[in-house]
Amino acid sequence: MDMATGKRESLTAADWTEAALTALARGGLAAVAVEPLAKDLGATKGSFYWHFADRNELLVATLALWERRDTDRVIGAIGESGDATARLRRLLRLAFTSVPDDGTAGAVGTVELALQASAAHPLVAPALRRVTERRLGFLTRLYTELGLSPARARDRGLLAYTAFLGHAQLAHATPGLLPGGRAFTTHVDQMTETLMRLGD
Amino acid sequence: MDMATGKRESLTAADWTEAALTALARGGLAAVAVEPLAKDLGATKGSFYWHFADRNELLVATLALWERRDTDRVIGAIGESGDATARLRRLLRLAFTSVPDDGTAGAVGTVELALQASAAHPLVAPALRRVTERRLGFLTRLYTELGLSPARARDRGLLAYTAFLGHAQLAHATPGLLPGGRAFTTHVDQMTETLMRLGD
DNA sequence: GATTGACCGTACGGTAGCGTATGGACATGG
DNA sequence: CCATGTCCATACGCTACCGTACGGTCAATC
Repeated sequence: MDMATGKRESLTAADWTEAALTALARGGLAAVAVEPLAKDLGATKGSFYWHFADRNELLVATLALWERRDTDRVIGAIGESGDATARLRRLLRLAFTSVPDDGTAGAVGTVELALQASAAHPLVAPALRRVTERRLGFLTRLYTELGLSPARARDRGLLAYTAFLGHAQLAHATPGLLPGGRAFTTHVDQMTETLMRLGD
Repeated sequence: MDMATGKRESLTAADWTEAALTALARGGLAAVAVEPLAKDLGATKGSFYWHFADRNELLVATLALWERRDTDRVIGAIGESGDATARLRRLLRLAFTSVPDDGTAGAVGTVELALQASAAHPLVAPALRRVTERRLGFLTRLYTELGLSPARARDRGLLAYTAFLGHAQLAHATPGLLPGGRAFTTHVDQMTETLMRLGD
């Protein structure tokens, strides 16, 4: 209700949750703090406690938003076109490539890395587990379609996901150790092909 | 000076640092807090601020202790016996196997995982980088001894270290998703052999 | 046996964050 | 025009932690 000025409408719970997810990705669980978020949003705690009972309720909503986003992203990014080989290769390349956060904050894996230190938190643990399980299931299914037995498919999925996690951690915690530019692409290619190879 | 009772001697800076490293592994950077540590040690802040100027000084000492321990562990665990193939296989198997922290707190990778969320911290970043670089260098050297070119050796080292990090993260954040017992050994074996294979 | 220095406890002020209480602005419908 | 519900700011108390001030203890030493 003020189109002239750049001022703001009423805040919604979704606004708070969105800001919380951003903060979570950036600074971990501790960064999901009411008062700092209020400052970010140009409001005060008074607003927050109107929309949420307490901080825990915000955490729940934030983790739920993350799960939802994550699911949409995974199923949407790959689609159904192509055979299992093509889809798997596309998935791996995309996952490895979109890991480095070059400012644009759209990087994949940021949240799980930020949550790593709080993996034992009663609200975090189940969310983390569900997301991991879902991704792992997705990978396993692809390997199954490639003709592997359930057990071996699960194992290959595990290996692929392990590589993804490690790659993300390396990229985030010690950028500069990963090769850059052309060499980065080569490295991603090699990892991808190694993970695609079904030998043995 | 009291051998009868279980009471304590004077605390040393090393005692504080030791306790801080334990807390760091368990709860991340935020857990390295003076007052809680004092409680753990059965002392008060009065003691702490005698041995240290401030919390940062403790952080520096703790990270340094971690680096030193880590170096000793890596070079000590593998030794020089056997050819490069044997040493590399031993290293990988040991790293993957000693990841799950079955209570005994001796698990590998706990600290870097706990530091993950604080990877941008001005004191943490350089320490993390040095440790990673050193481990990576060690792996790269082994691959070089196996006959790979420097560039390819570095790439293989990167892949191996990536797998280690991801494996550690998976084991720590979502235990129960990794196979257990016999299947765990199989999985470790497979990862190891995949990383050993030099083909292409 | 007085003195000194290492070591530590207690008490204090300061900050950051959580949660509560309360009142006010503002729109909307009667 | 007033009444009600929505949305929010302000002000407060509480806890956890950092860092400082200061006093006390105890062993070694002269």
